[in-house]
Amino acid sequence: MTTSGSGSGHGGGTVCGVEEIDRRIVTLLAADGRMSFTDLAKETGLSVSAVHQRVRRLEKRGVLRGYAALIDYDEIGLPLTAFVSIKPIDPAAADDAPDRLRHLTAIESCHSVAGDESYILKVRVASPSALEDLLNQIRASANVSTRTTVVLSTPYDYRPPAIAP
Amino acid sequence: MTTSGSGSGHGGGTVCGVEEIDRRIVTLLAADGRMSFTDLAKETGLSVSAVHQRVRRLEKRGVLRGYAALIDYDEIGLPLTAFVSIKPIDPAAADDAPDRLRHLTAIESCHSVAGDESYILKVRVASPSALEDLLNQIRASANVSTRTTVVLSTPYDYRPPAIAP
DNA sequence: GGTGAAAAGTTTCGGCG
DNA sequence: CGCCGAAACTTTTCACC
Repeated sequence: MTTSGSGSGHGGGTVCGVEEIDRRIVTLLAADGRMSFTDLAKETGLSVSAVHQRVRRLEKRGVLRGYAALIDYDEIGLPLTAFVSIKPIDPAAADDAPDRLRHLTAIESCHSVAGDESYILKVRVASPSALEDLLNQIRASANVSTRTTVVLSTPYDYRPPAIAP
Repeated sequence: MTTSGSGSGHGGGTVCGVEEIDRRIVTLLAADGRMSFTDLAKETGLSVSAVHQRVRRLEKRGVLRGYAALIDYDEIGLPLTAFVSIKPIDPAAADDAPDRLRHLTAIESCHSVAGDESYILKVRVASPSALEDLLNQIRASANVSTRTTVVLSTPYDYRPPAIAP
């Protein structure tokens, strides 16, 4: 029983890559990556197994790319965050900078951007001198110049996308 | 039996805010936010209940701030990412910009930064015209000027911190 | 998509080092 | 004080409708 009575078969407006109810699952998990399948089922009006099946499919399709704990970097000895914009020294250089920098684990993210510079990196380090070391490694590894913007504080971060209606 | 034989009572080098084994738990969860307590126990050599106890303590202390699913924004209809640097129009303005912008759910993060501008925002929108709308809302809500850098592609993002040894 | 039972997971508890 | 091991409970998986 359970009075779910949703019944709707397969319909739903697939306004973008993902169907309505899938979008809801994705946004719920974005807000709480450990939400149980039971709660997900309650929120969506589907059965637990139906939700489970959808989550697996979303993971397989790459819509759900993984799960992460959000951590306080101060507490794990990496209290200094910075954005590092990079520009190739040789403008003709093949742009494999991301691959050449991947080994530097202090780099949390790498975005290719429009504008004066080629990439924006977000980095996490222990101290100003660790940042200096890192910048030298970045310049040496990718033959680039760097421009660094130090983060003073982070009012908010990793906010999930707005919940689907 | 299980040959664990750790035995060490309370020792361990607390090189920063968090103890050695706690750091390991945190970095493991940062890399896989849904890792089970059973697996965490295997990786750390602790029992399941000991790990559970530590995770709860880390959550309470705020070292583990939450959990999130990593999602493909293209697939949920938000394919356009940008960095928006903002600067107050009135340099004497009280800096409550983060609070004044919090209601804009397209803003994923807000960092206070050193340098020419005051804050760097990361935003996710559906289209260039949605970006235009958002920028107008940002300017109106916080009385700031904006400088926008559009993200073309993201070679990598949300990489976890290097695993503790 | 749904169901129900088996397998695996999590949480709590009393006792040990 | 923190860790262990086992019981009680919940979640997740699997075969079938």
